[in-house]
Amino acid sequence: MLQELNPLLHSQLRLAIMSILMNCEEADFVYIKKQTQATAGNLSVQLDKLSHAGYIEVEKSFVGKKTRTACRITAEGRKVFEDYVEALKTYIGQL
Amino acid sequence: MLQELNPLLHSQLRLAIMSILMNCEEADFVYIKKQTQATAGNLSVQLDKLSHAGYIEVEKSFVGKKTRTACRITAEGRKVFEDYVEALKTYIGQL
DNA sequence: AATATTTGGTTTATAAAATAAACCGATTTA
DNA sequence: TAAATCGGTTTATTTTATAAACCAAATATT
Repeated sequence: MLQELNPLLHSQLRLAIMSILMNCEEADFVYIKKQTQATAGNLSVQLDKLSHAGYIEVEKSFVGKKTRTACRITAEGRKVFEDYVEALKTYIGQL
Repeated sequence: MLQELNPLLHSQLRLAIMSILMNCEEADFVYIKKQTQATAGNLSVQLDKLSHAGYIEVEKSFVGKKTRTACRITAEGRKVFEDYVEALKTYIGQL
């Protein structure tokens, strides 16, 4: 009946990150920070969790002299996000 | 863009409780426990939180010699649940 | 040129939340 | 009569989320 909600996705900030990455090729730290209004520390921690889980890929590079942290969702990330949405439907039904 | 997710609802167990109560007149402790697979302690704590927030009403009574804890969702509970669902849609698109 | 300030983060400490374990009184059951 | 079960609550522990402190490099200010 009620399905499990992947606890790694069931967090406002991580869900926001995943939601953003579901809808674009890639997004960098600064952009995600602005969109989510998260503090840098919190964002850094949550990006780590998602990347260690294999749900996103994080790529650090330089643009001119500045560092840039780009994030992309992985195939597995896409799948677990979709699974999460399906699971959620068991809670919020046909509303 | 991304809306806040009411933190009192954004918890698997509390969401499950609310989901159950959205779909029936009332449900008692034992029934909710069975449906959610929660431990009694955890359920007790989460029911308290929801009732202190005014999202549910909890009524203790006796059936024969046994206690019975019945729960019902309140009008406010219904509203915040619906708001929560709307907010969720900003993360997961249209359900 | 030296000094602030900002940028783009990470690491660590703290607050809050979820969960489990221990407990309790009443009721059955053996 | 003792032991187990029912229907919970309270308290302790673990986990999680969040913020605060920090850092190196770059840029702006005096």
